Amino acid sequence: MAKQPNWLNPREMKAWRSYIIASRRLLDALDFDLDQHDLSMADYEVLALLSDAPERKLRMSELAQLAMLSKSRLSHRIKVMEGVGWIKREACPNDKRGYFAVMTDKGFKAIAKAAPDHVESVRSR
Amino acid sequence: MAKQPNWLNPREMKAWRSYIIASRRLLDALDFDLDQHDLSMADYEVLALLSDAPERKLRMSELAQLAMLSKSRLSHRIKVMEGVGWIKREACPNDKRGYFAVMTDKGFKAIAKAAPDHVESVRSR
DNA sequence: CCTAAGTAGTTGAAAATTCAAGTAAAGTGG
DNA sequence: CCACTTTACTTGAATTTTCAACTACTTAGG
Repeated sequence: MAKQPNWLNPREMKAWRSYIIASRRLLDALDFDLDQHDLSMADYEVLALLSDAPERKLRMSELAQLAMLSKSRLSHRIKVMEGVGWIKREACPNDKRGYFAVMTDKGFKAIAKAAPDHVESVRSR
Repeated sequence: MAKQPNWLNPREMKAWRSYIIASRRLLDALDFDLDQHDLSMADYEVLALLSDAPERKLRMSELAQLAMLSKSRLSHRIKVMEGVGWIKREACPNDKRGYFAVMTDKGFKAIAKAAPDHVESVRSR
């Protein structure tokens, strides 16, 4: 057995691994529940944020920040959510560079359907 | 304002969001540290597991389970790690379907270099 | 004004991940 | 032995995510 670079000691190792495992389990479980409603965590988050926002719309950048997604990722994701009809883009009148992501009724219905289960999952785990 | 589907109440919401944010921050920070050594969390995990294993080798399935990766994902990942020279495959004599993933010296060096920083990060956060 | 620098958002290609088969070898019941 | 189901792993295509530009607009300084 060659020298181990200063490794975590067994106790630390165990603690660390349990944390990792527990949190992955949690996330996986939630993901699984959402899957039944054809939603990913990220998409759920986006919709949830929008449904709480005034007018159900948010600037892309703000949404990206709140949902902890990169601008690029949000942009791509919004494109597909737009395709599904959950979201619409709307130009921002003040800042011509900017856009709002606006949740449609269909989007609201989608999250409204998923929310109870998801909330239940969050509570129980 | 339309009816909200039974949402998390503000207190729960806050708790939940803090947890999400904190854990994402943690993972991101660790990822960032590993990035400096050109490793992802998953790859690190694989190498760490192997370096602890007898002979520094593990059956693919076992490794997948331990690292919490799907077989497919591990398979793909091992292919690139093999390309980089960190790992070699070795046929299993007992079970002709099976393979071992064996860590090479180069692989060991790679993780040995990254480990101190990573361990430090884990401890501190 | 005019220019330089920063901000908002998108894009396309590359890399990673999932998903649905597919292959080959074990194991199992009759 | 012989079908039949399972297990071990790989593969290729589809989807998702990252990465590095790139466009267009805004802001700040002179």
